[in-house]
Amino acid sequence: MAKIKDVAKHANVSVSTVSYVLSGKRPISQETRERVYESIRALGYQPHAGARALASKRTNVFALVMPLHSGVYVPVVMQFVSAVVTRAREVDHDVLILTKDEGEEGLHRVQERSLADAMIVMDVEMHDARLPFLRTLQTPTVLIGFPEKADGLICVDLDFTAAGARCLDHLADLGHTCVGLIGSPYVVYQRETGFATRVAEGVRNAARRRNVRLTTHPCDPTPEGVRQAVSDLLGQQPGMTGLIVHNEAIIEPLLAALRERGRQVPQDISVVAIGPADLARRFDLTAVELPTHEIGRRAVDLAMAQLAEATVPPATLLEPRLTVRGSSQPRTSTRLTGRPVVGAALTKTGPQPGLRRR
Amino acid sequence: MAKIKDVAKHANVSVSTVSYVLSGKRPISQETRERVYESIRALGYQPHAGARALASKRTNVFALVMPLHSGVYVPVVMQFVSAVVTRAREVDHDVLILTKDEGEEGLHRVQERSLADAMIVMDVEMHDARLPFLRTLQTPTVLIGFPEKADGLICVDLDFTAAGARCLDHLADLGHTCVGLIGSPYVVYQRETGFATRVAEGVRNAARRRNVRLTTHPCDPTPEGVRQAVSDLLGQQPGMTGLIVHNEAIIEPLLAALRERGRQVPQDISVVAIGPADLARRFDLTAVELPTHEIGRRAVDLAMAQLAEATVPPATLLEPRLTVRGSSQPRTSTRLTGRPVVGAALTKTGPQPGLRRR
DNA sequence: ATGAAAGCGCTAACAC
DNA sequence: GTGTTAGCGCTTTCAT
Repeated sequence: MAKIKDVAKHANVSVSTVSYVLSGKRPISQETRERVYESIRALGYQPHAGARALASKRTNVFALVMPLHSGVYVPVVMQFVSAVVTRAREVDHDVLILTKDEGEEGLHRVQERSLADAMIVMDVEMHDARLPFLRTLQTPTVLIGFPEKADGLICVDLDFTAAGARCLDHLADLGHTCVGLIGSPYVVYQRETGFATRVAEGVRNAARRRNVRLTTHPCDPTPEGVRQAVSDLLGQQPGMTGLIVHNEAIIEPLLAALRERGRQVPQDISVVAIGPADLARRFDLTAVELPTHEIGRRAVDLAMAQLAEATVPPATLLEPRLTVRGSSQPRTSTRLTGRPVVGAALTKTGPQPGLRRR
Repeated sequence: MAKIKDVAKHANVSVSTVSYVLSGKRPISQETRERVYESIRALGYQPHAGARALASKRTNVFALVMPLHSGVYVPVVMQFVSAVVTRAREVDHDVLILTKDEGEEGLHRVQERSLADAMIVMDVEMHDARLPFLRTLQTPTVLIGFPEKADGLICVDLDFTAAGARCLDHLADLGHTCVGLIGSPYVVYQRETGFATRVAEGVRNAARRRNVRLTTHPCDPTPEGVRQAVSDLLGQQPGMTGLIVHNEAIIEPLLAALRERGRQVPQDISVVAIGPADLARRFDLTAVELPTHEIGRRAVDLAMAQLAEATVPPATLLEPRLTVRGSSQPRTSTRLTGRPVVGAALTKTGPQPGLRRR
């Protein structure tokens, strides 16, 4: 394995020159720089990570805490991981993973052993037990998610409150006046995961503002849970013509359950989702998409900014973007019951050529 | 941050003594050892990872290459990750993640920068393009999966060939003589992912041996794909009474499709799955379970063994274990058609109290 | 059973 | 614009 000394010899310069060529921390003449790069390539040189960390106090590694417990929707977690790793590599960093259940100890170890330059913590809950500890960390930290009290912490997330409002506004704009919200499993609310609570809040406020009748239901990710939720919603509000779904795991069974109950989407009922883009696309759903890639990227950038001593905004709330697809349409004329209205509307709004599908 | 020098001072010993207490590489008197541990705790000392790596040539880090491309069933990937991380922590190692699409470059970087002591590579394909490169790696490496030619490589996986055979034997033992195999999406076979090919092979051989009529179908993870596969299978073999499913993503729609076609499980058709335990349990399926936890654990242990200079077996094939649940039963008396046989059989084999369900 | 001290391979003063 | 060299915090000879 080539060392910096070998490169220096090969390029006929000193080791510091090689080091400075690599770090760019002092001007090097075009000529020597090229010569050095040439030698680096020739020898396949890569700096020893440990030595570098020891000398520079930088590991070029991020620690990423990921949740593994049930209740989280795994594909989304993976999207975050993927986004963080990808961005990290773009800025020449690697990613060390910790599982959430290592708890504070994992974070502590990473800090004390200088295993990473910064931490990125996923799945932060409203009243996360780790918050006090996170505030005491010396290592720069970025939270993906938003606790109730975020003071002293750097957070990034989709603005779920705005997302909820955006969904309801979309339906209200289309003339819907009676809307249901199907949310996360009950346990998620109990854990007070930020996004679930916030979406509900955003939807509720918007409903009040827009004078829309609203009913809300948590929903377990099982066929029974879905049927239950649909029954409840339609039972309480037979005239409901709009539905907001914030639960990735139940999109498919939900659509099936509606079909079973004789409600066609979007003719009888308009559906708006909050979730990952691929799901929304697959089911042709109007949706506020969870920008996992953007969030992961921002998290890395916020970490880098802290490492660069820049002043970083404590809160980064990404504005929701709603993409209109085939699952929502203006409210049709019927009023009192759910009897399907067929005909023109159906023809007009069925799957059309040119619609994006996965 | 406390350093080894601080600990030494605090315990009134030399730094080398502290180091040896930690590594156990030379005998230390009970007394001083306790004193040193006391100081370590008092100061919250943790050795600096970089310094340690530099001096000892050990990072206490594993690199884990994970796939992110479509076609892999994400929850299973996560189970592997979880298993590897958990086991790694048990032997005081951390895990650095690389994505598969970093390719050889990522592995090369990890090796040259001395970022990790060993690599664990998931999702290895039959004719994986990385194989030649993997063979040249100096860093100890363990593959999760099994390429066609595994010489010079350390691999661990479920014995998928045996698993396929085990499933068919189970059905044959129950008297089924006409069986279908629903496998992975077509693209997976094209990629020649090891497990897909091997299961098919194992099932095919066993069918020949047991004199069972067999038809095989790849299956895309879409409702249409499933319906297509079921139609094909039942169409080609109307008397089919057994089904082997090796495709996590389609279990649910498959069961639904069978129901739609009027085939009850297990009365009309016995279903055996190969897949993660939680899925099998959720649908009460007789199954050969994918021992993700065990595989991840073994991968780590194989890596550790290599680091300890032990001679390790090049191939570790985990024996399939079949768990019988409610989805399979002896073939009933009917012969020619799929007309359901109800009555005694139904009562006897429907969900019973005491059946494990998720 | 314990200490002293020579590196490990790099970065970043400090020189010029 | 480039070179020299003192550390960074450990591990591990070599001594005793």
